Amino acid sequence: MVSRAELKEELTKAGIRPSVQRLAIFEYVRKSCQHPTAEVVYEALRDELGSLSLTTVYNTLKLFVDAGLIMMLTIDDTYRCFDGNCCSHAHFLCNKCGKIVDFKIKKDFLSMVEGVNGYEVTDAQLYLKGLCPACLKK
Amino acid sequence: MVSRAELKEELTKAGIRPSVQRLAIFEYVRKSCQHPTAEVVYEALRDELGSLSLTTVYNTLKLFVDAGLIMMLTIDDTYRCFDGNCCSHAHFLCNKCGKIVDFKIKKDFLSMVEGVNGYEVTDAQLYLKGLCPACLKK
DNA sequence: TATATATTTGCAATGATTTCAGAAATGAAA
DNA sequence: TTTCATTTCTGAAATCATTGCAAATATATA
Repeated sequence: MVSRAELKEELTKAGIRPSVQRLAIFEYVRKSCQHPTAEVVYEALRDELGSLSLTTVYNTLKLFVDAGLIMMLTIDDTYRCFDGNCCSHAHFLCNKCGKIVDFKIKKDFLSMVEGVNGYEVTDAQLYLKGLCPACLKK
Repeated sequence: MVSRAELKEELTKAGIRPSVQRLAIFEYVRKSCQHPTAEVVYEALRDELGSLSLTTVYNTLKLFVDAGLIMMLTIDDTYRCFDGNCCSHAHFLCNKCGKIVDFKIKKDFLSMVEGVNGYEVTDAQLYLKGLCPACLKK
């Protein structure tokens, strides 16, 4: 598990001043396995922080995404969610329970795409949808 | 090129009555290589059809997506666009010019995802972002 | 401490998408 | 063809995640 101090340093290294709100939001997204939305982050931290603005959450998350510290997912049509794990991996959304699951993905999966030579790919997202094992049983 | 009659039959087979508006929208999305938004479809067809409501475009596109006749893309954060090609393929979004390009993708690309056994994958989207060759030159 | 700069806040505005209720078109039966 | 029921279309209003903005607060530097 990563310590607060390490997270703090990571922000500083990225040129982002580690304010109380930023550090809390960063920690939450990094440690969550739930791919939270801005709203979820807000609800989770407003009490802990005493006061927190939803605007701050949006701004801060955008700041982190631009700095490459976290990822923004658009796998769900209706809202955006965030992922603290920046290593390239696939996302699976269960159409029934709505849970998002991570999967490791082989490094050379871009070799599966034909004709992408000549293009500079800086970001790749593989979104899978369907039913998870738990929902399949029902 | 697919004829209007064939498109009409495809709608009927899917249990969708081929009204004038539906057929026009279906034809437009199927024949377009531009991955249009609902707004673009609306602007393109309103004159041709004499009258057309943006609501109809939204409803109809949703109808087609639910029937599996077209695909909805969320590669761009700010709006949704539609793709008449339902064969599995990758999408590349140029961060500079905003153009979306299609790429063929090998059938067994799911083999690149580790641990997805036990999950029923009904839909897969591979979104790539970066710079296209034309924008790289500048 | 004073001053400047960076950050947070809350509310209002934005804009794509959806809802809804009525109008128009369509199809079937008489 | 006319009537009636059903489906489809329409336009305005509502929704809701996200953003803009200006004031308030916190932090760093002198």
